[in-house]
Amino acid sequence: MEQQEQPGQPGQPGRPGLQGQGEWRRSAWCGELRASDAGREVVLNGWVAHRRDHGGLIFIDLRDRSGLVQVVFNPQTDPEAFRTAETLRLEYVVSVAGQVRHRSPGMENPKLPTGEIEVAGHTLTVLSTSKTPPFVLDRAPSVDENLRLRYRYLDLRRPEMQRNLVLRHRLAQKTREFLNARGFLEIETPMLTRSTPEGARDFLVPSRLSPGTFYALPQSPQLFKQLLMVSGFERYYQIARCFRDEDLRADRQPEFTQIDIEMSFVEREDVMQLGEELIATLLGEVNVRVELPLRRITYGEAMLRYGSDKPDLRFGLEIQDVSQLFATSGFQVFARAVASGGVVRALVLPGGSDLSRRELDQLVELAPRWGARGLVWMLAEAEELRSPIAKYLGAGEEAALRKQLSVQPGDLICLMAGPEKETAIAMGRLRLFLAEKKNLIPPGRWELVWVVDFPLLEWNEEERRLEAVHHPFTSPRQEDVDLLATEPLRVRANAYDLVLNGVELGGGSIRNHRREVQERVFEALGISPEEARAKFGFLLEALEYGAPPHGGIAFGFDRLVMLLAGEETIRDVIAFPKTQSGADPLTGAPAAVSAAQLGELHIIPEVPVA
RNA sequence: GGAGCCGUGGUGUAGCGGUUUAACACACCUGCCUGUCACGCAGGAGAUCGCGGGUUCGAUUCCCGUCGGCUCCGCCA
Repeated sequence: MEQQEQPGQPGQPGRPGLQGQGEWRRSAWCGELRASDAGREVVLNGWVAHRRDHGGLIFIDLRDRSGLVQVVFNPQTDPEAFRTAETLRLEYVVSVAGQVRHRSPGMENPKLPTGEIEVAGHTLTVLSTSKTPPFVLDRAPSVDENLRLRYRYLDLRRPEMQRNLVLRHRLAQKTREFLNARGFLEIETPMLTRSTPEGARDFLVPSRLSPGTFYALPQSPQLFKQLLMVSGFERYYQIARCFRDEDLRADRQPEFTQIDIEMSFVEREDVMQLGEELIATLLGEVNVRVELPLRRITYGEAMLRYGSDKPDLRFGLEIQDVSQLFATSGFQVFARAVASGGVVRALVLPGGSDLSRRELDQLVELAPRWGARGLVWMLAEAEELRSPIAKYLGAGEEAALRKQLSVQPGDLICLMAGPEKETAIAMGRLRLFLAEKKNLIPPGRWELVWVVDFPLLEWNEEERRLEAVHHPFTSPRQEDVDLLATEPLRVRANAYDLVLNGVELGGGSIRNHRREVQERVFEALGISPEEARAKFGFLLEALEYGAPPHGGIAFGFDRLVMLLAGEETIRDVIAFPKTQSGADPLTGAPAAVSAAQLGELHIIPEVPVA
């Protein structure tokens, strides 16, 4: 790979390139030729993207990873090359030797960066032919995604996909550059590790050497990076592959990548500062400028005002609490909700009275799907509030509501009542729904926010126990430690999430580096010392051998690339992603294996195998 | 585990409140064309309408099931 030119380094002298027939080695990149290259003799390598055969003149758009350039073949000047050009088809791989020249006036193509010039092809070598592609590469975005994945190597030839993966590469390199400059060490951790309880479902790998036992693929390098802190590496990072066997979504794949960071002798502020500087640097790669420090919002405030722990701050539509106002209301549904410890929440859609009756009914219909008990709407007119529940409200109540919510005539008010958390979440979903429906999200906005002061623990109704909101190694805030035994749900975590445009980009925490605090957390979680030892014994033990205070953060790399690439699914920024059912149409994974293979692994199949 | 949407030549779609030669565009093949750039013109080939079952004289069309894809809920420490 010695003397070939690299994209991004125009002007490098390539090999001479034209010495004798059969010389096909590249001396220039298609997409980088400009008017200033006119007169140059070049050798191009690439794929036939388009061909326009005029009978007496053939145009080829030649594509390599740098872009497109037009090549012309003229039978008068280069009869042999012309005859070969007649045989070209889409996606043939060719080498062209020719001369760069200005196009005649009026013949320039302003749509192409290379549109001022073209290459007069003198010598043409077909390096590889191609079957007719199963889809037209130009139109791939509208092609069935299953087909794109089955022929992913063709899909990836498209400039959009190349651009995405180039961006991904640049962001990864920028991340390394940023962290290297700050004294971080890139250290790999095992992919074959031990299954630990809590968290997502593990992918398991059977052990051949120890019948009946299994490795697990890591859900994250969490425990290892903490051990590396105990080891004294002080600053670690890894662009780490993680595995979680849960159902897929547009932004969730069973294997994904995170930027994983851990630091010793730091407090919350240190990690947050580093984290936001990193993200600001990466956003800078796509020319998005971010003002630091980033704003912060507490978990409680986020849930109240936005109904989400990952609030989208690109638009307003804030939720307001009107519980007090309805505590003594004539509308019994709301009054009872408040009396039983619940809340009433309101959201004002300015000018929302233009919604049709049908659209209002749709809101009411959707509310239960968002987890609400119901939804009440009110249309603000000049004098009164028009609403199905208007007759239950006193005039004073109406006035108070209008005043507290600063309602203007023509506004729509939406109300929900019920237990605090589910009402908040339902209002949050309503908020997003209305924002999308009314196009309230301005394009080109980048709203980053830290969410802090998460509760350390939450109640899992299904399992009838407390569980960690982040993970069991997150430390409680110092001032809340004593609440662990008495009011565990009020304990705030030393944790922080970074949210971009309503997408959770990453999160982290300061860990428990003292065994006794860790044990108190386990106690609150209802994990006995024996159980803790059995499951996390190696970490607890490590904490007894001089563990420094430490903490870290991890960012979802795929999601970050997706947002910066302007894509709507992380599949478009992953070279070989899986479908929603976890399959790879290209390789056919997952697939059956032979009985012999299973036998070696001491596995008895429940279903017949090949 | 659940809900919704989709499945018609290679690709993207149309069609059908039951009987048609299943239409259009792109791609493909042949011919013509020296300035196109999603080239153009003329002609051609190409579809058991995802699969299975049901209703019917007759199903691509209606019904049920199933498979696959996508979106979402649950799930994702």
